[in-house]
Amino acid sequence: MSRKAFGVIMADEYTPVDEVAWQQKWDEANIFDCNMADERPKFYCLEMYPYPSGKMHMGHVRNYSIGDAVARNKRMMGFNVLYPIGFDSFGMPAENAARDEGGHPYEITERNMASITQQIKRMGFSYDWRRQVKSHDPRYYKWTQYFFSQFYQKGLAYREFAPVNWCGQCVTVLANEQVKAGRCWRCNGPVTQKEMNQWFFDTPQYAQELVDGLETVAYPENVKSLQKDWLGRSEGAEISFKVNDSELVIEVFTTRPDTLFGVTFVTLAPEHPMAEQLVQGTKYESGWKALYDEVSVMSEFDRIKNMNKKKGVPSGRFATHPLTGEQIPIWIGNFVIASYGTGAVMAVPGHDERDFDFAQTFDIPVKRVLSMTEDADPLAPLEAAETDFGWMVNSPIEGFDGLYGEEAMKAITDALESKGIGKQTLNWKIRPWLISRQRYWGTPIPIIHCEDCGVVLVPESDLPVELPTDVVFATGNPLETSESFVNVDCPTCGKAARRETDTMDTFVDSSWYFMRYTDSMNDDIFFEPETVNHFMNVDFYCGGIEHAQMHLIYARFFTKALRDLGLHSIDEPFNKLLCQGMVNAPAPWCESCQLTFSVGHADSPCPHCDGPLTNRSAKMSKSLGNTVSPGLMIEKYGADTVRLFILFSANPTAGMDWSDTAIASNHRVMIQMASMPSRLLAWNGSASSMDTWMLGRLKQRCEEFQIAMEHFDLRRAVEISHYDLIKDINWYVRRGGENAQLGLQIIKTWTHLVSVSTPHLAEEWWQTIGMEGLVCGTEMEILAPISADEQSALDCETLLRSVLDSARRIKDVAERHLDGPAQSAIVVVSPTWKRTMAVEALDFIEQGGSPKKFVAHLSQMEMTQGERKGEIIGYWGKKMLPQVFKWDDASRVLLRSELDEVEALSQRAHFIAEELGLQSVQVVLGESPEDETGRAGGSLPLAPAIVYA
RNA sequence: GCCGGGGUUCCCGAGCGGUCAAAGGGGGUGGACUCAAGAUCCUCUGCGUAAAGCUUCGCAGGUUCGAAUCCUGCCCCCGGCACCA
Repeated sequence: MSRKAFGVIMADEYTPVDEVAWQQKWDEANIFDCNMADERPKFYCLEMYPYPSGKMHMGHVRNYSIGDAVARNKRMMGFNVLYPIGFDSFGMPAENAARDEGGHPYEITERNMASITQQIKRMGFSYDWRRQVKSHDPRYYKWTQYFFSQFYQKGLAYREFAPVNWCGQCVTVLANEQVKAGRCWRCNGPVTQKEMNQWFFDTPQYAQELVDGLETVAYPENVKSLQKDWLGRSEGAEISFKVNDSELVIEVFTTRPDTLFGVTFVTLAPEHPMAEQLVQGTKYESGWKALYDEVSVMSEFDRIKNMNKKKGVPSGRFATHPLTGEQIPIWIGNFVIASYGTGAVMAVPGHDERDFDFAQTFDIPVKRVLSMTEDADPLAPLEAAETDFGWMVNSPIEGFDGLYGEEAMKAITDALESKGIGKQTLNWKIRPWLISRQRYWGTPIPIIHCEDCGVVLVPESDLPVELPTDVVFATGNPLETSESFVNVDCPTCGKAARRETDTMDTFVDSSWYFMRYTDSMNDDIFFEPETVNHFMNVDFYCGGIEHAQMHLIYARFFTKALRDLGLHSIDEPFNKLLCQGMVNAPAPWCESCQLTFSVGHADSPCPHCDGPLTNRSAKMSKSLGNTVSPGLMIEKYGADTVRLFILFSANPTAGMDWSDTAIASNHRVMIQMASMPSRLLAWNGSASSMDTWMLGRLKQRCEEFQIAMEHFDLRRAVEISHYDLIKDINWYVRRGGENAQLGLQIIKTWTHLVSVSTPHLAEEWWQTIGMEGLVCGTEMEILAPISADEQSALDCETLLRSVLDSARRIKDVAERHLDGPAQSAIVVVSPTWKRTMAVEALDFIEQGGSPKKFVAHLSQMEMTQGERKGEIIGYWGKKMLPQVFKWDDASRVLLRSELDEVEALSQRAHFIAEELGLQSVQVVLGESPEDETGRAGGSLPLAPAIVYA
């Protein structure tokens, strides 16, 4: 039996579709190549730049299955789709592996890339592989270096001796964003502070634009809020406090200038340069030194954690209050962070909890300068800091008392500005991006240090500065071990000089790869402005939430910075961002300990409490051992089944639970799907009235499919293509349809829908029905809009189905009353006046009439002029009024249409009888002479009463 | 504490003023087919009843002819930020 013989394949057998063969055909036909010259509208679909670990995991599979479905749909809908892939191939894992196991990061990386590439290709994703980008390719990092040079010349990249985060395990520094809860984001090792000469990008320069830009892009709300938190905009004032007996001035930043009169001390961070100056040679110096030594070696995390223990030392010096001239003691405190604001705060214990704590500890006076209610006693003592906005009281200067909130703050800043001792300012939490890494496997920073000329840029013509191979991976920065790399002549003066040995953070590489993709085969330039402007921005960007702050802030910063260098004209790199949900799988769980254990503990008692373990869904992870290998699943079920399962089991943004039974059941769907072409092509009947319905239904499904795709509701799209259409076809057949010609038309259109999520199967279908070429390279023929006839057929069948539904619902009960099986039924269509009333009421309300006032209108109508007036008006209030609003738009159209319910149902009476297992079904108009049931009362338009006998 | 997202019928999950007792899936039920199993198809899955009515969408109120959906207050869960001046 041939491998292509469908229908008799058992569930546990390998999928019959030869997926690899189709992948080869796609490859040979170059159908996924995307070219600038293509005149169709562009669509840029992108997934986050992957790190090339050796194996593809389920998270990758999910990410790419989503992206691929979006790309394939757009391609089929006539877009010129740019859908590239590449590898974020610099980074520490390869270097650590080289250090620990021998070998060279280059070889390790290339080997991993080859292996993961093969696995990705086996899934059949529709990438334009020609455009592949690799961070560690000198053809790529040459331009990364070029951009660094440009930034340097513009002052956007600079070198500074500063305290930085140091990860001892990774033997390198980290950016602020890369420190998570005081630990390294990559290795989770402890992070300490160290002062070093380091390279920075001046990200705060773009802070405002990075906040504003969030309003123009379609990111999930949580990502926007994460980014805003990270950028940390705060408005306030900078105020100068002159230090007594010196020329020194302490600048403080405050968000609450309205509390200025409540300042009873000023506090400096221990690292504040002025702190040492103030105490030098005094009896206070040792106190400061002790605090400094304690605090400066702490990681920022530990430090913030310990801030609740207020520590501080007096400096022995005083400053002058800028408005009142009062003498204010200067303290040095552990709770002030040197790098935030100005590294100094004005302390207002009356209206700030932290300052209140400190004042209590050191017995510093507390002053009330705000009242929380307008007419409160201004002299009421403060039991605790009152931090809300309030009305200014006790102001030593005229004109401030009684001012509130914004107004109060403005009055103070105005007063300061007029005296030149303060100004309104904006402060940001985001700090410059530290890009230096003391590691080998990254883009070398193109700088030469010359004794005479200082810091010198490597001339553009000498780029790229390539990584040397003669390095030793032991401890420290391997680049320093390469004589050939380090020793270089100064490009300016020619004297012997030293190369910079720091390399760049790999997040620099991933900050512009999406622009390189647009022109990645071009080695003359990073990208042609015209090309990048054509393809950017990214229309659909899919990846994990873990990049919500780092990558997504850096990439946005880079895009704006390159734009300002005149290299392109794009403001925001990513228009639509979708963060895919986690992939979970069951893991042992102890209810009483609330702990998850690795799968090794399955079937044994809880290691902590000895209680029984149950299963619970948890993120797939190596440590829990609950991972599922994509490779094995592809081997067992094929790539199409894996894709179908992944797309169908959850919406892209929702968490997804892995289930062995569910993937098996999806595989059965695939097997059933495989037989569809032969099933439909085997029809040998002629045209029938159901054909009109089927064609209308097909058109409806295509529309629904596109709506779902537009909303990235891939679950719904797959449901339409792989579940609903089967049900529709079953209905068509059940109603007697078997038109061979229509069968071909259905399958032709359907193949396109199927190709979005299960492309290999779609090719198989395309071939089976004798179509030319590859369906994945063929635009979908858009069907004509639904015709009036088709609509009416859809409507009649909808009516039929709803009648059948309610008939089935009451059949059991009816049979109980009949004391035996029902033999026949009479369908009593609602009397004409009900439909007239319904339409009249709909018109009335749609024209803005109040439902309450319809009774008056109804009383004027002809139908209420007879003896049934009371009954009819009663019917309106009790039955029709609630129903009027329940009809959807389609039903409203139907009510006003020519549809004759009696006729439509009479034509289908035989089918109804068959479905209900009855000998006969009669359809009558309620209250007409033929209606002997007396049961028309329960009927409604589009919902006849059914009387069993 | 602040910001963002949530709490829906046995479970997962859609809905976000009337088509809502509430899609779809899972699980369960009954039936068709079959020697049987699998697969497939159909029915039912809040109580109730010849279609009524009643209760239900975290809790309590409110707006409306009508609320799962809108407003107010409260409780709980998840994520982020946080002695940030």
